[in-house]
Amino acid sequence: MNEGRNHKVSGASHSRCDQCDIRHKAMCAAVDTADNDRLAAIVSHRDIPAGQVIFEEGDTADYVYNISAGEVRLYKLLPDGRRQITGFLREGDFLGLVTDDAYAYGAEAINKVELCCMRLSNLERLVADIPPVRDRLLDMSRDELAAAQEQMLLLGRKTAREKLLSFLLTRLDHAEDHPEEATVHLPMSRTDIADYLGLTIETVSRTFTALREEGLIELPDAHAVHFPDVKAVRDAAAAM
Amino acid sequence: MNEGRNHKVSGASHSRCDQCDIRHKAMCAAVDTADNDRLAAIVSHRDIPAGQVIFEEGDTADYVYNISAGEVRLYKLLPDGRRQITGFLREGDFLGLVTDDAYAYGAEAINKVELCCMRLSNLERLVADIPPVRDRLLDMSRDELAAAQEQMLLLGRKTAREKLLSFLLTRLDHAEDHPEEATVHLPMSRTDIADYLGLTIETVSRTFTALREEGLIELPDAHAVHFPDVKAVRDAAAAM
DNA sequence: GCGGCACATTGATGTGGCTCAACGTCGCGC
DNA sequence: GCGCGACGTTGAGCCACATCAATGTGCCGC
Repeated sequence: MNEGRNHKVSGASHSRCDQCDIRHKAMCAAVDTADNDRLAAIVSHRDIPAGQVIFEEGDTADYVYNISAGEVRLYKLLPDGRRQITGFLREGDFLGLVTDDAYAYGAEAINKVELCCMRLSNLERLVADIPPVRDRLLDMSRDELAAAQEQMLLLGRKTAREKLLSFLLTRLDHAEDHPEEATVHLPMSRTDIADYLGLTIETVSRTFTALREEGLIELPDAHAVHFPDVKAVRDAAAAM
Repeated sequence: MNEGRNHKVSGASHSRCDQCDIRHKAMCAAVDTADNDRLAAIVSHRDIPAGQVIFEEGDTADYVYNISAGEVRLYKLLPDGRRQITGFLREGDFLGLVTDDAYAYGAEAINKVELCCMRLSNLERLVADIPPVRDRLLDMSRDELAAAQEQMLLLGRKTAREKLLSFLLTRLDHAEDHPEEATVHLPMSRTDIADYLGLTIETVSRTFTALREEGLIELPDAHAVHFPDVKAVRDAAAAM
């Protein structure tokens, strides 16, 4: 794990934004070094233990966040408890889509998460004063929108096998340079994967087994997937 | 149909943006009246006949558009032809999500469409010079993202019946003030609806029939749905 | 008015993924 | 090291929706 340097707890201000490990990935990259102090003055930090709720859909949105470490699941619920995970976030990602002063989705920590927090009102002022931040946010939401559309295609039109392969390959792309073989780490549970792909845990499990029996993947443990031949997997997933 | 005033064909510049019917709904609302001439100088217009492709996914994105009349379907395709419609657009909506200089989806006219066109490079300059435009675009993409997440919930976790009811109610909300009863117009085909909801045309048709037999809706023709009792429909769809 | 075509509906049958249930497996507290 | 609970896998049967096929229905050109 890539250890961050900002471990101060909630309320701690004036952190060293200029030393932030994930600065270049986050919204903050758009803040000029000259404005760094200003940024540092309005951010605080929060540590969230694994499994804990960060906020729920519909909560009044006072704060927005950047993730400095760990992974987060975003989800929407139906009244009867059915859940759709709309995305997984990782370090550098922006957290806190707001419509009508409320969060548009719930968010939970998958593993131990460190957040960089900012009052929404402060962000709005920052955005107003530093135009590149707005550009950066616009770019990020453009990418997110493209990903959302891709996910709609997956949910509406792909088979279980295609869904799982697409998911694994997306994870692979996000991860490393891909040589002949590669391993991806899946911090989330089978239930999370199922709720992300619009399947049940049983189907996810069975599909993992089927892919293993085909020799496309290896499963050292429930949270790791090894690809002995990345190209073969991409070919198998060609119809995606 | 709300007749627009800008009927000039492609290439016509210096249109009267200040007289545009849908100005207040579109991105252009963020352009001050003082800058109207500047806006008018960079837009042109295009008429698209019903059914025609506006652009395809992956096309190099030179232009972006505002829809001044008509309705548009956005879609993504799998290599074998399976299609997912990711959204329907109407007058006032912004058209042309771009990633890596290419359109992120295909777009086709459902009925006769009038577009207000702008070179991407001109939009970028406009955005740079007129900050409120950026805000407006950010707001619009925030809303679109929230809608996309809602659609993921629908695609991944709702039944056919719930999908169709959600779809109809969303259409109703977009349309008018809703008194006791109401009618929504569906310009798109059953195939379009199916590809939007992740179903087949047969299932869409059967579900329409089932709702009609329950007395929740009436179907004067294939492109209109009447709700004799809006509240009853909302109650029936409560589990959404 | 009538043939032809696109689109929608309806029916019969098939099946992918869900449901229900049992059984592993791992990690943790005591 | 042992019991327990959370999580994952596997199996058997079922069902919501897909597929395949036939039959309306409305519209347009002639």
